[in-house]
Amino acid sequence: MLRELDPLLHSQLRLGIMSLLMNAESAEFTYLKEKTNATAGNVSVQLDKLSEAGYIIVEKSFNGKKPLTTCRITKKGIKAFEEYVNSLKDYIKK
Amino acid sequence: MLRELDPLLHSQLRLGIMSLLMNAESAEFTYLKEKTNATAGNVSVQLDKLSEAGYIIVEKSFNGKKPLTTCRITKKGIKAFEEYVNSLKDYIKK
DNA sequence: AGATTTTGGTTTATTTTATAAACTACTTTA
DNA sequence: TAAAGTAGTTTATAAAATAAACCAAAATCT
Repeated sequence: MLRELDPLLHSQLRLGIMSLLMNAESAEFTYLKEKTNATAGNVSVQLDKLSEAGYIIVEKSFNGKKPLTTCRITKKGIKAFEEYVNSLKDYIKK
Repeated sequence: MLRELDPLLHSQLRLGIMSLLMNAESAEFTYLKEKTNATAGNVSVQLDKLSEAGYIIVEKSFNGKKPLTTCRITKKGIKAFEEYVNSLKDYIKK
């Protein structure tokens, strides 16, 4: 029987964001937006969801007077990501 | 930059169905329903979508007087699945 | 035999999600 | 100083997934 896929991670954009954060200490809003090729609104919404779930930490500060949003994956987020990937392997193995 | 994930395949249930069909000559409706642990309605709808996309062939016949729905993956479906898995690898690699 | 449940689905309705569009606030440039 | 750009947020809309209701026939129960 096929395992459940964490619905929070099984979304192209959220998975992309998590994937980027798995491979970086931290990442800025604009970096995530560019790498995922998504709109700002979509990134904003998905960051909120990941943050609410405790998968990432979002820090809002200022670079001079420009807003600067920095994101970081949490332990919980890493664990969820790894579990997701494990479950997914059932689906994509030949 | 992260690649697009075929939205038709990036759905837990449709991916599950395609995964099962990748590993079997053919599969019956009830088998797919059981293995994916989904409701009949949901399976029915998703089979239609995969079929419309030409990813699978759905054959409706009778076993005596009971309806019997048999599914099979197509060449196009196999190709789409393989491309999906390839794109996905960008997301899940460390 | 007649009522009830089960099987194998489909169709329709509802909820959830993803995404886009519109907007805010401030800054830089012409 | 007006226009355009940056860095986002909020709200609206479109698309999906899912569940609920339904149908027809067969099997089971009393």
